[in-house]
Amino acid sequence: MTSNLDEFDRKILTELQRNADLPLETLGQRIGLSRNACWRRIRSLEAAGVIRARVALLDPARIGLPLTVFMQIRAALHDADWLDKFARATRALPEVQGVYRMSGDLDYLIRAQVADMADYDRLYQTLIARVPMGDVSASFVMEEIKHSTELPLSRA
Amino acid sequence: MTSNLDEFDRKILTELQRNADLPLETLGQRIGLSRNACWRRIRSLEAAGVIRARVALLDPARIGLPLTVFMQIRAALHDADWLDKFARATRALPEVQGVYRMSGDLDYLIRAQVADMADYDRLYQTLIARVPMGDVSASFVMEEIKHSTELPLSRA
DNA sequence: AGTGAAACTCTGCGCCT
DNA sequence: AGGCGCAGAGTTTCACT
Repeated sequence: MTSNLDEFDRKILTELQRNADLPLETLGQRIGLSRNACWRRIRSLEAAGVIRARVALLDPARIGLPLTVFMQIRAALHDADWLDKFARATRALPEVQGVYRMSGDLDYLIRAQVADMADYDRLYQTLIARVPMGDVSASFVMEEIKHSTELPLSRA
Repeated sequence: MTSNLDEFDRKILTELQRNADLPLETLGQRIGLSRNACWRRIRSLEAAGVIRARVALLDPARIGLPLTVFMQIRAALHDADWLDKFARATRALPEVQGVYRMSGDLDYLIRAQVADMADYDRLYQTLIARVPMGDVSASFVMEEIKHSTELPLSRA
């Protein structure tokens, strides 16, 4: 499912991951291609699904969600129905940024953005009310050393 | 540090988090404001740092990085100098998406996007070569149930 | 504060190399 | 394939409410 990207595609994607508002003219000059060539490449990268979306990234602290929490969850039951329920429940919770099924087949990891401890507790209560949980433990982020949506495009 | 956002700001941010390419005209109609009012609000939200950036989100699998790995790290030493070294090293590694200092003051969590196990091992080797690590354990993501950059704006 | 219109920039697509 | 250019869309500024 890996698309074949050449040097130009990689340069375009590198720039667009940093700033999606870059005018085609500027982008073209920066990577050594005409606006038009850039435009056509971007179109096909979007069509191929390499570029999934262009979005605005917000500062969690400035919208009242300064606390990042990771929850480690052990499934109550190990069947497809439980996973489906769990997936639906977490997808429906907007403060949940990521949900991952980890190696081991029984452990799940959730990353969520909340206002404070009380807000975390609300999230926790909501979650356990909707899906039976085997075991839940939470770790709170004291300091965000790095956080990026930029992916490297050296090889590909 | 929380900005005061009204109903309109919240609607604008909700839309822009989903699609930053939305024309001002459409955005205005959708939330019940003129293009111009929207534009000025967006400008001040950017100036206030609420909107941090507008970026293109890529599909990791399509650029050859289908494997997500979480690394749990215990610091070798517990001092400011070690943390500084660790922060610099991880920030310089482009496959590292997030680095978090967790409650407990000795544990760090890294999220990285790699090509495969061999690629992970390269990352691991690079990291331990640059910073002395107390203990490192890795968990691999088998299934990404949810992954979003969208933050909720109900209260704020 | 928000609105409307005008000026300007950028993009999207055709055509040519 | 890449580059040029125009028509239309989108953005920014201005004057007014």
